Amino acid sequence: MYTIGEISKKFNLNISTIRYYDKEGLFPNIKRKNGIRKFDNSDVESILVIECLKKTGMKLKEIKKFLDWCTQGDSTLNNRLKMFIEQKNKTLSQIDELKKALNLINYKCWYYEEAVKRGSDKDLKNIDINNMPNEIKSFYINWQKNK
Amino acid sequence: MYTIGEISKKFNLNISTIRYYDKEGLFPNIKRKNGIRKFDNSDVESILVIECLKKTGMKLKEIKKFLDWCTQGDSTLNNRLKMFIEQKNKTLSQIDELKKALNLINYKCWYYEEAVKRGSDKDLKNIDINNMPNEIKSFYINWQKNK
DNA sequence: ATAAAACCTAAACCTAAGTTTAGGTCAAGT
DNA sequence: ACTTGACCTAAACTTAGGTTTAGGTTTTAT
Repeated sequence: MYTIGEISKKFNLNISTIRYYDKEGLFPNIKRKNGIRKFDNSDVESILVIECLKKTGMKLKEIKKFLDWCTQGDSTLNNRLKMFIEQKNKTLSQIDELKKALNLINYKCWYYEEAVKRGSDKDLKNIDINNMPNEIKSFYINWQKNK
Repeated sequence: MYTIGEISKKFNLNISTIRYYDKEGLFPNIKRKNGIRKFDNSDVESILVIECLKKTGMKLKEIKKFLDWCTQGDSTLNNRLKMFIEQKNKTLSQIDELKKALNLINYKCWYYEEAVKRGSDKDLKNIDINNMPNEIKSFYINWQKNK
């Protein structure tokens, strides 16, 4: 059993954030002693799940829905499975989007490294694509199509 | 030269969002004719960059800083390079975090598929880890360490 | 027994990134 | 010339996810 201060340190979360999560219903079965919260293993498990799902862009309301389903027993197993399959797909496409964004960023890194070397990017704007490294070149050709 | 309505369709952005970006200074050199915005190729380029960097979690203020540097000429080349190198690292760690989150999600998918098959997750809570698929098993062992 | 540290609530406040509303102006087709 | 659709601004409103503040308990250490 942990106090809110211990949890705060353990997971490096602001105390007010933990209280806010509680207010939003993210610890459906948390215990109290004289009004003071006592976090047990299942509450710690909730925090780990919250932290993880938040990273994938899941809203606190959705996460609460899952945690509530967990306390409601076997009748909600299908809902829970469906939720995780959806979140898996969302996360896969996020990774994909980030990789695409990374291509632009890598291009810009190459561009500004060259520009800094030359002291200017004037000549770089009309550079022959055959003077670009291969990955940069193929990104550049694709990028031009958006316009 | 495009109107705001054309840009809105082309990039599937709400018109108010584009006006908001303009208000925030994200089209530093946009032209107007009788008060009406005319988007040229460089404004289109800005939109592509904005969309891309936003996905990596960059704030509009940071993006504006970059766009402003672009209009200020060669003296800001170093700043721009530094910004993209930082953003590259941030994006790489975001991808990493998402992959970690995906491990939990894959575990949960496995867990609830099993549970749905069995009609209950009671027995699953004490399952022998040797009955888990290998990837699931290695995630599970690691996950237990957080507690 | 008492002071300090850690806990509590309710409510106000904050920020980013928009969206909505109200009241107007401009441009294109008939 | 006139109507309609597309454009304009300023300002209020919205949402999520907190953070801060003010005023009050509880626990812990001396």
